[in-house]
Amino acid sequence: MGRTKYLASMAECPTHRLLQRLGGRWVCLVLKELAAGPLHRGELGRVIAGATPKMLTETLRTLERDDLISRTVHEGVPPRVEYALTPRGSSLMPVIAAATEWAERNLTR
Amino acid sequence: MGRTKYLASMAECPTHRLLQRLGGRWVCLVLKELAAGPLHRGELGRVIAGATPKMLTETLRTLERDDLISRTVHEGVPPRVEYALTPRGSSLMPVIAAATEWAERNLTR
DNA sequence: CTGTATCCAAGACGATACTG
DNA sequence: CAGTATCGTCTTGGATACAG
Repeated sequence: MGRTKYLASMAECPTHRLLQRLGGRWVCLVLKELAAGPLHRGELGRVIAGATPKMLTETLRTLERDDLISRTVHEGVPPRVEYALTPRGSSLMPVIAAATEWAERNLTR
Repeated sequence: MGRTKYLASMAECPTHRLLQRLGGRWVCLVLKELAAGPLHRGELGRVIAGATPKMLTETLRTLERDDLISRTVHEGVPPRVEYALTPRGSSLMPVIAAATEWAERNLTR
């Protein structure tokens, strides 16, 4: 892997864009939960206690825009919305798993 | 991989701490440069154009604290400081490489 | 050359209340 | 149940000037 010769701006560094996204406060928690199976929003809110409605929505919307999760509305009373990993989202999980393994071995604190 | 049963706070999620760190504006750029071999600060500053002295120092100090890079002072005039990946830093590179590969394949924009 | 010190702007994140 | 709307705070990152 040769040395970069000139400015590698943020726009030219997909890696940074990805890591920046994944570094979001609730992102990896949401992805890990959905990796275990689809969940309704309420369930997500309970499992990921601490995330305010606003942050949860924000996180979910971003992940949806990035095509990492899908959002399915089930009409009725009460309304229900189901979130699930997309194929693309699933393909990202091994990367996160690698990060997790390294982190648990090397990040004492 | 079973579903988490209760609050997974930030403190309990090493993965998030790692991703948060790596998501820093200049972190992955610095690591990638050093992965190609040790560099003096001035060289780093040139290669990673755009990073102000303050940000460069901040990034390097953080990486040093995390034992991902080493800092070696060579006395003399002018003074020279060499930065290099530590073994721990090297061990992280495959994880970053995996992220890079995924990002380049899936992150169109 | 290798940093430090200020100051400042923008964004991330959170608390709280409210709507269909 | 599934969000939206406000508002405030804290953190990140950048511009600039200066020091050993």
